[in-house]
Amino acid sequence: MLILRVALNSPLRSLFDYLPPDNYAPGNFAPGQRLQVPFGKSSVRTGIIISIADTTRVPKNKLKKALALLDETPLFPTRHLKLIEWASHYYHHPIGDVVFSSIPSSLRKGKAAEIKQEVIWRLTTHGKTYQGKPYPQELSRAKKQLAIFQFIKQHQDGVSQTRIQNEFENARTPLKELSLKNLIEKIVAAEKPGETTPYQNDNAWILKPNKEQQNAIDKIIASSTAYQAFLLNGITGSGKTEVYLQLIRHILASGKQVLVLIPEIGLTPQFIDRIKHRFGDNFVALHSGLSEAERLIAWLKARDGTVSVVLGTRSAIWTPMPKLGMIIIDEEHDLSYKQQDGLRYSARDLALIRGQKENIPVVLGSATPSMESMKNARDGRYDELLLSKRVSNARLPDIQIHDVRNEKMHGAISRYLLKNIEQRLHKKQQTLLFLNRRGYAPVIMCHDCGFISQCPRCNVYMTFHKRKNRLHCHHCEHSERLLSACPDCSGNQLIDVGHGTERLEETLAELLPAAKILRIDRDSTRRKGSMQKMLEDIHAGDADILIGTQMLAKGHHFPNVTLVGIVDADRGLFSVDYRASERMAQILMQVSGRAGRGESPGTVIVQTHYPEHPLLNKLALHDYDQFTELLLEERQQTQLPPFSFQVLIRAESNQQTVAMTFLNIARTRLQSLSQGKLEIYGPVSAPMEKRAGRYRLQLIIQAGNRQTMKKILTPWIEDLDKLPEARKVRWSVDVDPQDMI
DNA sequence: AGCACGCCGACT
DNA sequence: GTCGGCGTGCTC
Repeated sequence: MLILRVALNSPLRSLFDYLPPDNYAPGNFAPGQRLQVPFGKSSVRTGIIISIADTTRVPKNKLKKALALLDETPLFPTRHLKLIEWASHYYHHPIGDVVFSSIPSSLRKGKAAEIKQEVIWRLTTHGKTYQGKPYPQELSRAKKQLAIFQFIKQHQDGVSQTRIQNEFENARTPLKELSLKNLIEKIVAAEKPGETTPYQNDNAWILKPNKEQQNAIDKIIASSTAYQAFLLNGITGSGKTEVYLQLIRHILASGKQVLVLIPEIGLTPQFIDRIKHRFGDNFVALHSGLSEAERLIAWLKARDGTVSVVLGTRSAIWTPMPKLGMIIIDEEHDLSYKQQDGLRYSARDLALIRGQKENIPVVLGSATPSMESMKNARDGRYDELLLSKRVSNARLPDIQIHDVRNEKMHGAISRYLLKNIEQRLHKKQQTLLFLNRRGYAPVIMCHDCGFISQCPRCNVYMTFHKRKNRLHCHHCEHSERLLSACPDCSGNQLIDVGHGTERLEETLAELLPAAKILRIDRDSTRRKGSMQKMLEDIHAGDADILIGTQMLAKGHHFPNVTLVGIVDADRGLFSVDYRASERMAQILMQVSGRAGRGESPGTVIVQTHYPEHPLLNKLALHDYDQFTELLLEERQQTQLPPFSFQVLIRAESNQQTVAMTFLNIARTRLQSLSQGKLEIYGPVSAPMEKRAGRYRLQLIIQAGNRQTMKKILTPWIEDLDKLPEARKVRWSVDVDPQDMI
């Protein structure tokens, strides 16, 4: 008996067994093909064959017959399906959801996996000779038809439907009408799928690499026939892109494909144009701006090997590529590689797994690598390649750690920083102010001595809940009353750390009424194109002070900015999120590498209550490696990632007790399963306690060993799925969470 | 997730 | 008398 084991486009964890549809030989089926199947009460769904078996545990009367086979050949090779299965297991996410979210949505809906042939319209013989009076009579009252008819008439060989639709809005109906009147007809252009544009071995566009770049290129190329991870650790401006381009050229010359991942913000039209210029038709970009049809075409071209270079953001990691020879991940530390809903995967981590499975090199590039990657390099799992010289020889800016203790503050701005801003105003230079808004509940700090209340049980800072006037630990259940005086120095200036960008903008507008202030954050750039407009304003000099969140740090160069202010370094150093200091450092390094011209590199002023903080001082010396050493030591002592592994279970409900009940049951079950091998924290409310009217709670699970954790969690999560309490909440699993929000 | 079944409230 | 509220259970 031939049984097809099928994953469905649904959040169900199990596979479903079907009998093959009529009129097929057993040899017609293979994993990776899509099927149409009846499911539940009369509904028809798209499924995908995961495996083929000859027995089933499903009783005969329940076993149904699939309706139709949608793909003659599988959507992707078994090797690619293995990556999908791996992700499903690793992230504890239903296989159907993984496989269907990894393919273009038109394929999800069951559409054919082929490049739609272009429809060309031309005049019929009748159309060509047609002379109505008044011309053309039948169309005298149909303005649009007439216009389209005349447009087509101008092109002897016919025009593509795409072109017509670009020219005229809603061209479909008029075209149909004209065709019914036998004035025009469509012909289907014979496209040649599977034809590869030969790679042009053109050296002209390659710059001559310097010694370090050449060394990196040579090393990577030397082991380009097997899996090896490389960490290309190069300061801003050291020419990582040029290294990538040379590597791509090399891999392409050996007839293979390259997958390049870049962060969301980096995939701007300008960047795509630059790559396009170098690789022409041999390249596709996968990004959110594509239409469904375009996305499918790009996906198919990559899958069929008709293009050699695929450039994309996070989701491009799922593109099947038959001749993949290398994966490059630019700015590997970037958070946009982690999906924050549904299947919470990390494209960077998947790239490494994919590299292992395909036995090809993976290149991770960054000026400020993540602690995970730095540890991997230190442990010898990655080969670290340094680029320490700036191509342009530009000087790095001066980073000043400014002590704001006891200084008079104008809101979040110290007198010293304000004075510096005023100086730039006079010189008609721009100032960039950074405010790290991450972390929603503020921390309480003593303005006199810098004391911050810490949880006695965990190594985290407690958050202040204004309503209850209490400090809460978000790691365990500990909470305490906020006293009116500092427990350390008895000072009574307890302040909540944290100003929003909006409040900062308000303060500055009052202090410097003549200055043109531009605020760039998620709120002010929500409208489409407004970011672009703001960037243009900045470059045109239509702004004196730029206030921004990390959005501004990525990928933009501001030559007229000569002063950067890190308004709130303490927020980065003492956040509820232990990763905040890593992020603050990354932003600091990025901006200091980007602001300023060659001649006047500029100044970075870092405001802090902790001027002696060792992490800050390493950064002031532009020493990210030393910073890493210190931070990794800290993480090791506290047994936080990357020295341990975390999984987060989140639950949301509009009744807090419902979410709490679910997580409590979950915890109890896990405790009996784990027998002390896992550490379980919670349930506690998430840092952002309430979102969209729903209470959010979470359970943090930590272990020193990934294998142990996975072994215990897999049956546990399957169990949770069956709990009646689970149906009453929205819950999700986040493996290797990147933030606790 | 869908979808249907099923048992209690305000209405053509 | 019925339309419809969303609780619960199942889907090969």
